[in-house]
Amino acid sequence: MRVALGREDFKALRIAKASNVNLKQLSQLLGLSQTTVSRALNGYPEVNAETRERVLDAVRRTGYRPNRAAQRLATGRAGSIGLVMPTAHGYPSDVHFGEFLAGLGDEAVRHDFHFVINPSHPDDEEATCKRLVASGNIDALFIAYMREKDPRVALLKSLSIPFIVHGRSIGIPTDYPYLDIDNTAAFHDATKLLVQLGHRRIALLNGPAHFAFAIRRKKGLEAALAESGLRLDEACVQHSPMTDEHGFSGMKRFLDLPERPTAILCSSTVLALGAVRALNQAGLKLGSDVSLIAHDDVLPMLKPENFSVPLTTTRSSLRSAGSRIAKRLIARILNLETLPEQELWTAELIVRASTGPAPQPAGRANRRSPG
Amino acid sequence: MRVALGREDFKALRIAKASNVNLKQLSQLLGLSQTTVSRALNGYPEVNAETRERVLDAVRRTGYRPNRAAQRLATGRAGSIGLVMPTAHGYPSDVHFGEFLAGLGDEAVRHDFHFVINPSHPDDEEATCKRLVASGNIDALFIAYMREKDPRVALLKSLSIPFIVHGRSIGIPTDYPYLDIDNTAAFHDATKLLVQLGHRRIALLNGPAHFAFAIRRKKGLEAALAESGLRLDEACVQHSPMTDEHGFSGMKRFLDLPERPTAILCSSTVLALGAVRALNQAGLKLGSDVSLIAHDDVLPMLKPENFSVPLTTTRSSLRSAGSRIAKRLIARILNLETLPEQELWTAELIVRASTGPAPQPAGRANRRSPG
DNA sequence: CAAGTCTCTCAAAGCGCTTTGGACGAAAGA
DNA sequence: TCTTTCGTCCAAAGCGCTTTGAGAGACTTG
Repeated sequence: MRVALGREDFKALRIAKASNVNLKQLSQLLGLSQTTVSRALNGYPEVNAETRERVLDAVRRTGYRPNRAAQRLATGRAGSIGLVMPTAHGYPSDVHFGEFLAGLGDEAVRHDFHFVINPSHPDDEEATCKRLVASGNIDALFIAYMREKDPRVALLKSLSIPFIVHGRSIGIPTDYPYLDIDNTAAFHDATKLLVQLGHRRIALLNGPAHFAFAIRRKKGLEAALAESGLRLDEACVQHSPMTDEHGFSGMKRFLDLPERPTAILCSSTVLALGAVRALNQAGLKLGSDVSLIAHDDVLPMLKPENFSVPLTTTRSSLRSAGSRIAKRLIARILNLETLPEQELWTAELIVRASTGPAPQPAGRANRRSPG
Repeated sequence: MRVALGREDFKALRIAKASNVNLKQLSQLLGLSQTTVSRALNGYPEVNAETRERVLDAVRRTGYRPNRAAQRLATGRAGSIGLVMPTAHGYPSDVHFGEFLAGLGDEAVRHDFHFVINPSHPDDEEATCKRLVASGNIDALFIAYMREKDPRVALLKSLSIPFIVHGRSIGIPTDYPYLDIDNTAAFHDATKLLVQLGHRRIALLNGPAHFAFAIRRKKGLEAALAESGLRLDEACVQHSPMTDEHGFSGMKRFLDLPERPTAILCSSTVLALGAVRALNQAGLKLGSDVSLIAHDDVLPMLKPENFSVPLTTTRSSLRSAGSRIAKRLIARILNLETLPEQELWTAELIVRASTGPAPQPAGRANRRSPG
């Protein structure tokens, strides 16, 4: 029975508007059952198109918003995703984490999803994951900072909870859902550019050696060198947290080497910051005396184009990654269209002023040294 | 009727352990009503001490954890706190935000509280707050990045939702709950130290001018100068986002001034990063040619003691602030002991190597210039 | 000794939603 | 014409917790 809204109803409507309507009131207002209204809202097929329109219209007018707690209880879905945030003292990932989170949040808020943020010592992440899942109030988990043969992957599989990995482990089958950038290719291409510019001795300021991304980046560098018959000198490699200070000291060490590298690869613009500082201090000119390519996570606080000499970078937005991961995670939870399980993004190689031809060894202009 | 646990019960117990016990099962196991068990767990007085002990023991053995969604529904409390994260493109607060969030999360996870993180353009924060509150699934809100006469305070008051402000506005009554550090005092004391060291011309690399903290820091500087009969030259002040790049360019500008300042106050170690770079580039020695004091939020990625010349700082941990705010917010929601509504923390002035006596004007050693 | 007080416990009524298992006509097939 | 099948809709049973209102004993009190 369909009835036009009378004066009484409008009064109810106004009250409802003030004090948050619930499903019952809404259905009474419409002269429908809660079932039908609920179905209309959740896109079930067994409801008349016209009825659905009426419902949607009433929702707009009353400002009805389903109570998330009730939904969660009824569906058994927690409506929130877990986040393990590695934050030991001195742990350098905060900058990157904040940016990533912004992306996650952007997407999550659109679906009314919440976060359970669990800070944890990096060495304790496994236990934290377990605890988080056991708590029962997340229905998906996100993990990052993958290491070689990372035990968390197996753990999460065994816990049978939807999860997505940012990055990829190494040395275990990659049959889990991930989003990663092609670090190998990125650093391979960057190296190739440097080699094309005549650089023969290239150094690497990398992240901590136990992280998969760091391993891959080094591999990319080595592969590209090998293609030109060159080898990576281990003295030209530094693994360290990606802070300004490590960038500075690392670069300084490189410059003190008997055979000084002519080009540097940096795993982060934060590292590059320190590296450039060391370069300036040594009186070397970026882009001519020394070339540098950094990986750019697109941190708003540190733009490569704003460096005194704009930096050539391999770019991939951390924030977009966060947003994408949230989208996939939520789709997974809601059983919507199945998005691809595994994604490998390509970083863009953007050339700016920090790269240039290798300086010619004095007195031997334009000739390659023999042997 | 109190019954010892029989074989059947232990079987039930084992099953329960595997598949998450609920209150009903737990109460059956104990031969008590759900009411009593619930009360025992929530610390109500009308339950026998011995009974409570029995309940607690069973909880330990079964690993019972109340279903948060059900609790939320029954109590009407959302069990989560809202976070408006300002993240416009180029907005520089990420570093600080991440660190702060770690503190928040630390405390929140202890009480099973969730977050609703709502990224928002800084200029749109008011609307975002409104939307967040209206969504009905937060029961407290946290806001930061206070501006002069910030309209959000009045807004939140009118929305009658518990909230805490990180920082304090200026120009409106401070009768709302906040946690702030005494920025005026911090920069006053820092300035005083510099003046005692003989510095007469002091510059300020500050955060954006519309932020209350920036206004207060400038005020502190001016007050301390005034006490010694000195004035702040507006040419020696820069308001800008707190990025490395702005630190660099700002310092460069200062150094180009006809009357160059002998000391610099920095609102962030990130600014100091760029400032120090400019100093090095100009061939000036930090701590002797120029003194510098930075405010240190205790970011793990950027420690003042690790700078090539360790930085004198005014220190106050952002992370502790986050943790404290979460604690107060949660106490507020749960109506626990009433923690103080307003807190003003004092920043510590920690002297390291970046401060030293003012360089003597050439040819007039140890004498003050007349007039 | 009846009446009042405590102390401890319980049954049952929600909280606001989803979802199961029909019900009731109307259209379609036998 | 009588069954089937749809297409729409509904009543009611949860989801797992908190909380109200009361009851059964045990203990005081007048």
